Amino acid sequence: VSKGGDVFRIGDFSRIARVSCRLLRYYDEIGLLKPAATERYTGYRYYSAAQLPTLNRILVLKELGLSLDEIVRVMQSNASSTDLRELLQTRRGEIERSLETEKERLRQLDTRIAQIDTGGQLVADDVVIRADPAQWLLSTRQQLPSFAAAREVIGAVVRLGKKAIPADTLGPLLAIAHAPEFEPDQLDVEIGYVVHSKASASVKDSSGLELKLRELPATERLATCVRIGLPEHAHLITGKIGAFVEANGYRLAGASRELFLQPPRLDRMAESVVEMQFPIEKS
Amino acid sequence: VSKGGDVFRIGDFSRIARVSCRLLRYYDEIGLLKPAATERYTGYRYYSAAQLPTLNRILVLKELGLSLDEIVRVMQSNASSTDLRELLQTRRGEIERSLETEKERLRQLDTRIAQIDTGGQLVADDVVIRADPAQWLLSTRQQLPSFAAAREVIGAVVRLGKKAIPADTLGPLLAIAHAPEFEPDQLDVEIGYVVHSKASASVKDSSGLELKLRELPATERLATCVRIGLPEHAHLITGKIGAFVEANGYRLAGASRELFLQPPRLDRMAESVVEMQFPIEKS
DNA sequence: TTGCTCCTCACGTCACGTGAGGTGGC
DNA sequence: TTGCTCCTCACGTCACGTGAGGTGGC
Repeated sequence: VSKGGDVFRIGDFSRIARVSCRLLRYYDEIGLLKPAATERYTGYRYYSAAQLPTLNRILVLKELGLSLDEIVRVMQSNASSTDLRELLQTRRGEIERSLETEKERLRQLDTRIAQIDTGGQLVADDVVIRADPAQWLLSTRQQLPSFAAAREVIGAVVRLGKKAIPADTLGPLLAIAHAPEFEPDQLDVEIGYVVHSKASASVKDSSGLELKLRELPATERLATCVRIGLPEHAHLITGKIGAFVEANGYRLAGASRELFLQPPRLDRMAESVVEMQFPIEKS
Repeated sequence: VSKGGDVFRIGDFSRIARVSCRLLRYYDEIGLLKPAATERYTGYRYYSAAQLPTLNRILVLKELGLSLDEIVRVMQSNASSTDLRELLQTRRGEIERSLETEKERLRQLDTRIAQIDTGGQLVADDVVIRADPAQWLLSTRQQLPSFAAAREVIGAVVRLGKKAIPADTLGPLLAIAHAPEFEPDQLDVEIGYVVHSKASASVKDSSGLELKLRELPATERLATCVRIGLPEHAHLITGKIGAFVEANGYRLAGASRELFLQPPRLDRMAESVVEMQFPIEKS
């Protein structure tokens, strides 16, 4: 039932279009490109010449990064250019974002390679960069003369939190170092609990300690590093992070934070599991 | 058998490291990060505090785009910085290449979106860009006064090819338009067969027609489009390709070619399946 | 009759996410 | 006793590549 020279078996069609037979069978299977005819009993697929531009259109859309699912929709909607435009716009955004992250990867790779070449050792190879969503915080901010005083406040906050904050909204303890310069006898710290809902605007204890609700804004980039030990020794890690941040083309952007990943135990502060968090931005 | 506060069950460890339990189990399974201890009968996994920086190192390498297989090797070779350097260098190259192709995608997306916005119609949406490897060609180059004369030469080349070139090295017929400007009465065309091995340096027939072997150099970028019809009507498609090439920031770079994807039949030239090939480069 | 082309399963890919179904410790 | 956490399968993902095993037309 050949119609002359313009009907091809799958092998010829695949050679002409420079794709594999498997690809053609797969596109048939998912309904993306059905052969012009299929022989009932042998199952042989026959493609027409008119299907060549169709296949090429598909390949072009694939090259642009659309998924086969999306291409199926585009082809079915009979080239509804509004739909197509929308898909292409979405893809555009995706590609732009991926370009940014790839560039950042490249920078990081370069600094790591440079580190190997100079020191032979990797610096801060356990520093993880990530984003942080906005969170609610029940906290108190105080000027304190010493770490001992800070530890007192932590103790009071922990006791108050356990009593006054419902267990299902109680998140981890967070300490924020507001002082831009590090002065161990002039601490400006905020200590409080992350809470999962805005239940209470404020909680107080009998001694006058008050935790007020505030929103901790989202952070786009946070250089984080987990350490175990006394929170007041955290500054030991600051140099490491600083070097890392600078080497990767960032700079510090805001108050650094310490997040208690395990509930703090006042009798075992030296075993605290604390995540150091440094907001950063491109410099 | 707890050793104090520095041993974690999988749930705690996953929360601290901000990864999923499934990920930890998977890394255990593939030998990337075994728990410090596993209880024999329950199968419970116990992680030590010292494994936190190890896990973060893994996550950093993953962020850089290494595969888990590669990370396993890096971690096993005890930070052999030579191996690591090599891996990172390889990755660097991959990322640079992928950046280039992504940028090109972006350009193409932009032109397609612009096309939708202006014309509402897609222009040349079946033009495929690809690379072409170097090939061997047994061909003759001639100045001809008309398409009829060119068709004569094609016929002679086909007959000669069938007779004098072994079937297993005989590739498709190729025509190259060497004249930079298109003049239907002043054709400068090269006609010949792609051959898969350098068997013979030249073949002749009794009339004096001679096909000489030469290398067709590789082409990095080729804008291609398959059409069915008389080869001499190919110029009808040239405008379309030209618009496409210009809109995408390319320019023509070399003689255009017509590749016969199906063996040409002199009695049915109007059914020829021909791939138009236009070497291009970024402009 | 012998190649050649076609066919239909079915597994493998990569790094997990997501249930299903079941068990131990407070 | 009831939740909670842990466990081990096992399937699904995306777009095919790669055999295995078998059948029709020249």
